[in-house]
Amino acid sequence: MSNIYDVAKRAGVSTATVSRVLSQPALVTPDTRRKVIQAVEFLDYAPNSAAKNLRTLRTGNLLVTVPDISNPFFALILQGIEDAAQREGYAVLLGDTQHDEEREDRYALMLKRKEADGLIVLGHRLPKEAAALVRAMAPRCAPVVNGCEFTPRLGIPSVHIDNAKAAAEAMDYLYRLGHRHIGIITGPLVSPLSRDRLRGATARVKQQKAERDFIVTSGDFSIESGAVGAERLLGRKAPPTAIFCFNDEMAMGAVETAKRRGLRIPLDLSIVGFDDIRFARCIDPPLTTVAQPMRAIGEGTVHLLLAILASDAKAPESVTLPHTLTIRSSTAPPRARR
Amino acid sequence: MSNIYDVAKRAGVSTATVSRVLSQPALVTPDTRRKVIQAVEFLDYAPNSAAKNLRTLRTGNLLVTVPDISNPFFALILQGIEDAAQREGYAVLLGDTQHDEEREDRYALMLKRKEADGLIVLGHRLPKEAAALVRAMAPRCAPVVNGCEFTPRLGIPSVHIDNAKAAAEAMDYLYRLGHRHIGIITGPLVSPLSRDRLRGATARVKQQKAERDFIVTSGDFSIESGAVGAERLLGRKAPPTAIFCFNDEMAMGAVETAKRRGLRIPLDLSIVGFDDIRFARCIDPPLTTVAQPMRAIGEGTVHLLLAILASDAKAPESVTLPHTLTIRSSTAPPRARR
DNA sequence: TGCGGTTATGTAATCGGTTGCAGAAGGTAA
DNA sequence: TTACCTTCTGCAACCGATTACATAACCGCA
Repeated sequence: MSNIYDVAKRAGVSTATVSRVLSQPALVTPDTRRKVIQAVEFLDYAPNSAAKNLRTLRTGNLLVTVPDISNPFFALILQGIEDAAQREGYAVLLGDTQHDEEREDRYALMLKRKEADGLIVLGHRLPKEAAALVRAMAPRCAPVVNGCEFTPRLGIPSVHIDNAKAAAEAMDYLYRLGHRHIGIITGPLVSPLSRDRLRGATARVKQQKAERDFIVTSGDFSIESGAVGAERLLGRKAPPTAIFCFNDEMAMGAVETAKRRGLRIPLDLSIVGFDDIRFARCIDPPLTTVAQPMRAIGEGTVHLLLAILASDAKAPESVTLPHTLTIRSSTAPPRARR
Repeated sequence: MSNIYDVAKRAGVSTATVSRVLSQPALVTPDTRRKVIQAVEFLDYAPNSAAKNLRTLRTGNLLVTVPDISNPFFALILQGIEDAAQREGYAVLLGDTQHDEEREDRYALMLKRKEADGLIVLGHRLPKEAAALVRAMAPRCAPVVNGCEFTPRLGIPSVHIDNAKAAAEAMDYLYRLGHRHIGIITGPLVSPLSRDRLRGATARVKQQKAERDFIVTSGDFSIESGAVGAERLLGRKAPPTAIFCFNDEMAMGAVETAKRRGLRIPLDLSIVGFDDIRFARCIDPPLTTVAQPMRAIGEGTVHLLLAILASDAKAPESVTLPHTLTIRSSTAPPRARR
């Protein structure tokens, strides 16, 4: 491969001029510019990015840590991130943490080694190194943002929906249908996102004075854990007539369990999911769910991060995006009101 | 941030020694090593990767271009890639091309700028720059590999299943069930993967002497295109009793169409998918499909690529991984044999 | 005591760009 | 013609690591 010296020699100019032609062409005479461009093309030259990064102290990379890319919810957010990043001239370094704290930490180290200019965290934990960075840069804002989770105490801005409100709306919808016995399958309660949803749902339950007919169990967002959770709920003496799952995959698991137990959906049991992944409408019956704007969340995190990188100002505000309760056919009034 | 000079000064040694402590500790006296490590910890030092990359002429990054991450099939392959890469000490640069040739080219440029040590292409096209690199390095092997598609004429190794054989097996299964009128919804026929499957299926049709009862239509791997394709097939005077879709999402679309038309699956219509994505068993009825080892394909591409990077030898052999026809409940004998 | 051999450390060149500063060239006005 | 300004280009320092080579220190043995 040829380098900038080869190009300079061939064009009969200095490396400085070559560099300018490539990054600030307006500073160079059209004549010189042409000579340089010819040399560049002849030699098939492309500037070495390591050298550029070293000199400019930036990389043009954004590091994204995601708990699990094979989860369609995260995949769509990631797609939004990738798309926005690429539009803004950045590349995406992908870290699939598989919910493993050690891996999260390992990826965050890449920030310290300057392999990326900023970090987008999609999980609920802030890795050690990232937290250290946030502390070290305070009161200035570290190039770290979060997607999905809203956790003011981490001190980093985020893009998310109003999880409490969304959950409350879903509950409200079930109550309006006439349900009273409602079960919930939450995600892992270590994540603020799940806690927010549970808080929103619980508030609505209290308002309805239905605490005694409200059952909560936890899953891990997998289809299997949804199936198991539904088993727990439906095996009770007084089983719920509706189950609200904190993501669509657990809802699919719940549907599976319900069918295996001979329950008809939505006749005998209503099920509500969360996220509205692409497959929510493909299951039978099509799933009622709370839709999140996944791509927009992803794009939002990129813009937040770039805003931080562009200015030395204070942290930009977190962004709350709208959700939509999407009603399909997995919900109906309970069969026998009590 | 502190650099290697700060560390050297604080430890009272030269930068060479610091560098050695960090990368070849055995060369350094335990005493000196301790001093250096203390300084590193005190200063919270991490080596700048741009500088390292510049000097060593490698980056530790693998670039992966994928046509669409929100497709669970690719997401799983990507997960396999990410996992293997990270185990081997590499990071993944993600390029979602959205099937756009221009974007593919743009990402391939990153190779030329040395932003990554190698490229894993998951689509069926070899971007211009990558092709140029392959040509330029011949007869040595360029650090470019392919996943899923097997295209000997591109001259790069790949990891894939035997698509022709897999499709033949699926057809065979339908014929054995007693079907004779069979429709196929292929993926885009520009991709060798689809052509291989079609070739395998067609061979089996000929063997069965059922050419006259065989209908082919094309989709683009989306749910919608599956629905549309099924509409075309089922709208015919003599509609097929079984439809074989070249991926699971189109199969889901086909199921949707069939149901809308009042057909019972598998009683009135059998449907076979391809890939066995996570949601194949969640639809109603659970989908019979050809399972691909997605994670293993991803891991395989990484190992192939690292083999090329490690040796100056000739290209390693392509790898064919096993598939499995996974029979669930979307297939059954046709209702009325003719 | 002196010599060859081994091991630990330092010196300085190097990777390939970018950019502040200086100087040259050309233009305009007095 | 001279003074001054603007525009274009080149020089060379710099970013922060790695590593070939030189040197110093230490060992054992004759």
